[in-house]
Amino acid sequence: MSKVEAVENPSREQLKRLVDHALSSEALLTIFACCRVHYDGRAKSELGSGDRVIIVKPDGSLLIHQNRKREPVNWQPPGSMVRLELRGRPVLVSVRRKPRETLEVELEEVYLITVFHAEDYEELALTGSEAEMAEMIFENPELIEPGFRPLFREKPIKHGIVDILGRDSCGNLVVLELKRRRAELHAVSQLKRYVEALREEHGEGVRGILVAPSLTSGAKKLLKDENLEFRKLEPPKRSEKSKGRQTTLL
Amino acid sequence: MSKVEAVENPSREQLKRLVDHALSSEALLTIFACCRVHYDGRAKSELGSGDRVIIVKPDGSLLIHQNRKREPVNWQPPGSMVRLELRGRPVLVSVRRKPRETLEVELEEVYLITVFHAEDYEELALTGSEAEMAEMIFENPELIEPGFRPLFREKPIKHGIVDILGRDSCGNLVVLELKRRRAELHAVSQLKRYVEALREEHGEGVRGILVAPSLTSGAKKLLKDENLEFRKLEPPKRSEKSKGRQTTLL
DNA sequence: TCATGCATCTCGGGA
DNA sequence: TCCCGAGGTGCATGA
Repeated sequence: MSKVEAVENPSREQLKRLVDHALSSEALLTIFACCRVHYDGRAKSELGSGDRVIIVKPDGSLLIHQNRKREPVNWQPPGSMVRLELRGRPVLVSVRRKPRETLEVELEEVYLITVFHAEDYEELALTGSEAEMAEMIFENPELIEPGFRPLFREKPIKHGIVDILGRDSCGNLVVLELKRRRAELHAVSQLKRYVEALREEHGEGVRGILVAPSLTSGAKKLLKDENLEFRKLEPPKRSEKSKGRQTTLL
Repeated sequence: MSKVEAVENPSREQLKRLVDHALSSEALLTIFACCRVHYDGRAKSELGSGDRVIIVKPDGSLLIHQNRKREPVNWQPPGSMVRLELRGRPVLVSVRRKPRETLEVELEEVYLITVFHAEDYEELALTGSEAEMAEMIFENPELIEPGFRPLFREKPIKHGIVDILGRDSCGNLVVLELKRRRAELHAVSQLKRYVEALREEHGEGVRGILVAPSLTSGAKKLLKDENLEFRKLEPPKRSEKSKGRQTTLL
């Protein structure tokens, strides 16, 4: 059997048959069509007639792409239930429960429909994440400062979850907030929330350090006003992404 | 001319010709293929061999979709430059400048390639946004409390930008932080940042109110600890989305 | 260009 | 399930 079945300008019957076939066989369905879209759920939207690419994945995800931008103009997340209804026009209906959301795609003209029996057993291996910054700091605490000892990772405290909690050489509690990219105001607010929660519990000997490759102007100002600290650190790009443990090397 | 051109199992020459045709004619290119993907830029990733749908939009956006999830496994944002190189294998290369990012899609087997001359002049009309909550409050300030007077929208202050700044019947400054959905810790931190910045400037007579349909448990606790307030309010879903001004009605 | 904050954010992890 | 925070977040808006 072929990986892809494609039919140009399908009749209503062909359309119905191919959509049902794709949905029942866990295939990836793609429709190139002129359509209108109606969405109601967490928000509500209308999209007038135009040419779009519609993708329905076997996990229930539904994407509607216009010819611009990275983001779909409309969508439905995984777990949604989709079916093709033959009303006056064929309508692709997708329903999500919890929260209740419905998406209706009025198919005004279908140029091409494809059914793709995609086999894919690979997962993305990504490096340069915040999690890897944390690993690096645990392996090499002096990257923060001499005598720094990291103690907890992702530690829940009163108001939130601290990235890294440790102690400095003077015995102060030290909170690290890590950012893999330039840190913004938001990151400073986060750090401040953690520091204040820990001070309430442990007294004044609590320091907060924002660890990131750089700071925005506003973040720098707020950090200074709040007597919080900054340590410049880039996220590492590991050459071979050893998913599990990795020996300290470097 | 037809809206869609599709070729199954294209030869290298057909592939090259169709890709170049799509890129030069501002068409939407879709490739159903078995491929490997290599990305390096803000982070770095590798994706092993598998069947995916690859979309290249005329604005330079590039999407690679696996058969699960709403998100593309790899992508390139609008403005990227793409070309097909015939090395040992055909490779789709996309480069973005600022920040420098490169994406290479090694095409191991192409099952189908389509070129879609999509015409679309419509934009999404969406209702239920935070912006509409703000409009609603300006039209009906007593939704917050009797005597509330909204004065500024999106007002830059020392550390950030306040959603709505106004005064209550006692002459206190009032900061509103709006959320269109259940408010989390993050929202309370934001509000606290604004309130503290304004207190530093204007003294103690500053109140902070979080306006949202609901609160998470943690947000509620922090709000209480910080003596900030909560007003329950749902974002409105306007029945006719009048894009421009709308007469106060209701 | 940078900075700031929303988003039908999505997604994963933990309790 | 909810809560929390990361993300190659994307994206619009304003300075």
